[in-house]
Amino acid sequence: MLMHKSGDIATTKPVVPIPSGMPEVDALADAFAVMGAVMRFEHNSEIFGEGEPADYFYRVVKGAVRTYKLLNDGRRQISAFHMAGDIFGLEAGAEHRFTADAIADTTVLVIKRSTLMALAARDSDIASGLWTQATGDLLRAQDHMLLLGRKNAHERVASFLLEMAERSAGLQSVELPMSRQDIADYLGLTIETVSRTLTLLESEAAIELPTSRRILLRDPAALRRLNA
Amino acid sequence: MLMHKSGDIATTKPVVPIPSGMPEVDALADAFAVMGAVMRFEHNSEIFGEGEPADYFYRVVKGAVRTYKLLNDGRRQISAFHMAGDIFGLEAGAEHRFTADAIADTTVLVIKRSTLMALAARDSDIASGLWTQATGDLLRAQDHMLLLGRKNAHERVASFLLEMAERSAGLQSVELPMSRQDIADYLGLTIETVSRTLTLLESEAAIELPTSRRILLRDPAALRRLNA
DNA sequence: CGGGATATTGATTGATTTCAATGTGAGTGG
DNA sequence: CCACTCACATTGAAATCAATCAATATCCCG
Repeated sequence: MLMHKSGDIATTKPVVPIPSGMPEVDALADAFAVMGAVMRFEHNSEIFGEGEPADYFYRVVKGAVRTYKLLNDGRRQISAFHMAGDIFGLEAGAEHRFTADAIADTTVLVIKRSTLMALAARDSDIASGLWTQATGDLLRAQDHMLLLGRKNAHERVASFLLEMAERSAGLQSVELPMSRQDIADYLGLTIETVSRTLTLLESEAAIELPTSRRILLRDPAALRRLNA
Repeated sequence: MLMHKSGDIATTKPVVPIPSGMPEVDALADAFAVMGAVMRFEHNSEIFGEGEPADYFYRVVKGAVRTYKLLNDGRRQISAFHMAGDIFGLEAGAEHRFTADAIADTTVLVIKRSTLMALAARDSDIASGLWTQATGDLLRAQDHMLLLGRKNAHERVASFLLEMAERSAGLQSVELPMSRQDIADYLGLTIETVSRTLTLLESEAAIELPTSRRILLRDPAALRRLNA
């Protein structure tokens, strides 16, 4: 069932060195490194779709992934962006509850759900890694609910920029892997509002926009103040 | 309970056939029943606060609980309502990431986090129960993000009513345990908008409001259509 | 019956969306 | 190298949905 649109490539599993040196031992990451198959997805291609069997778990090696849900009329809510090192695709049920696709050309490690679950039953480090992952996802989802339910556009964009800055480890300059439409669908706004708000933040000297994908945080404290 | 479709995933142990139509064995619920301490909280009292040590897990026996986050200026986002049978307070980290309080006079079972984690390390049914709980919470959080990010007031209220109806098992009549303010803070709206929208739904003959806490779903299909 | 909290309804404002151009930048082919 | 294109982003003007401000109305409980 590894029939994906554009992926489905190198499936003999060479052990790929894990990028992003994690400080602590991560049994889950190890499992991916040892047992995972490498797959590549090109920009905008679907990794899995809502409703498909959730037979695999994924770990981003390179690139970026968005996971989202759609309403029947096409409105989209991106629930998370997944960058290098992130795990996604975990499900309780048999089916994926959201769609995942590659924002940029992306490499992922894939591991069979059944394999990982079997491992978890024997290895409590794996089980606890899964637990940490799931509750961490939940934590982020709860923060995001607060943003979507209660923050205004200004605050949403500020929160987003700070989140991206933290995740790229460099607090000075951020290279965004996603389009304005993706940002809008993550923040529950329109592209126009995102664009206007970025311009506003620039006029407030909080940020600078050398290009549309690169953002310099000139005054992170100002952004943090907006973070409420 | 890792519910899979027919010939799905091979789990480590043989799957015990479950009597049809009967509730399945819930190791987590059992653990609470056997090892949990009973605690009572009266209407509007706090069960735990954001930032406090997360040393206990909870299961609602009677009553209802809201879990939420606050912004510094008091804006509140309720992330979930927990009714009889529901488990809440699970955390990956050492501290609670949200506040929980009793919506009505409420009885809960409390179990020490360390106790449950130790149990989980030995009993894979417990571990899998925790897993199911966490991913189930995540699933609901994702659906709620879609609601908060992309649905209009009409759709939010309709979704809410359907959710409550499902959870009270009776699709005809729903007794709401929470106030309009709670509903508003769950749906990311104001009390006025919730109130107006309910009135509107009544005028559309989709629902009836005998009292402010009791709602009759006259035309669930109409609500489902709004659910997008 | 009175009083306080909760809910509904009304009038108005305002933030964000929608509709509509215009601008920009990367890639292509002449 | 430049003109062209196409996708993406920004900016402007108008419309709209929900919030806010402001009265009532209703319920619950003494």
